Amino acid sequence: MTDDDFDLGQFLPYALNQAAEAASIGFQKHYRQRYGMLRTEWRVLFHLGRNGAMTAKTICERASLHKTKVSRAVGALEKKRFLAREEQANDRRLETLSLTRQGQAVYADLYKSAKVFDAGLSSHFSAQERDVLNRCLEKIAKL
Amino acid sequence: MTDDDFDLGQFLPYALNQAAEAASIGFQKHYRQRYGMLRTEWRVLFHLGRNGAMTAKTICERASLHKTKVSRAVGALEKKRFLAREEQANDRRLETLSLTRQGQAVYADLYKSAKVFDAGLSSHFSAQERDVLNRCLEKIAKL
DNA sequence: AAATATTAGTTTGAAATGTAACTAACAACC
DNA sequence: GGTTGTTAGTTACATTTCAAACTAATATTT
Repeated sequence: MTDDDFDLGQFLPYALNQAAEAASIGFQKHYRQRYGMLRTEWRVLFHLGRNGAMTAKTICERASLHKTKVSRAVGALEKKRFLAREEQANDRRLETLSLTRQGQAVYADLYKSAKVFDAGLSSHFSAQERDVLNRCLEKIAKL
Repeated sequence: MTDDDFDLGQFLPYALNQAAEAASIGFQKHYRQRYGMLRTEWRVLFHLGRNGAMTAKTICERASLHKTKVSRAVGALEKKRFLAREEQANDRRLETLSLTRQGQAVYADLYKSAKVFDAGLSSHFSAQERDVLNRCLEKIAKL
């Protein structure tokens, strides 16, 4: 990038943000309209739906989310009866979180939507582009 | 993506968000620590610094930002004396926004940081990857 | 030219987020 | 076994954002 062609649109933090925003908004309506969920709630639901029961701590680590965010999302999902907590006997600070039957149904539904949505996005790219995109994004996320 | 390998990390809205967040946080300290600016303020500053004087409306369009966000960012930048408004004589609803000398200096400084930061990110990728990334992000942002 | 509709931008109140302090349980040390 | 330190998770407050209502200026319609 030379001095003359610096373009906000090519500046990675900016370009990533614009793309992330656009993609998020597109998917948002699925979990927001249908279930009144927030982005963090959706993420927590997905982690539990995908990987089974785990503690809030583990979700924090896997999703790179701050514990207050997870705490609030868990509270909201519990209120919606999508998730249940169970205190662990050996360490009472820990709670095992798992989806209720209803939560699992919601997960299954959103999971399907996610796949369709992702396929829709992917259809604009070649397999190779898609591959590069995935690898790059993953790398950046880990910086 | 088959049923069995659905991975949140490969789901585009999610992956984009994680990457965008990581990249944003990295660059944030430049404008936040040094100048106490918010992301929207930085964007407005860049648009003005890059393209010269324009109205808030134009910034909204070019940056895909809602007018309330721009309004507040403009207010904040004005308070910091980085930007000045001038009412247009022919249509008094419109204000021409432009950077003050100080604002230009800040822009020049952040511009340099942006280039260095971007180069740092880019160094992890081949020219070809970088190219694919740019095109994909741009395409997604326009969906 | 009076009435209505648009447009640029601001303000306001509600929802969401981030940061830091807090509580409760466990661990380690003396 | 009491003091100190950590850890999991929640609460509280301040900041940020979002959506909708609002103001002031211009455009349009009759």
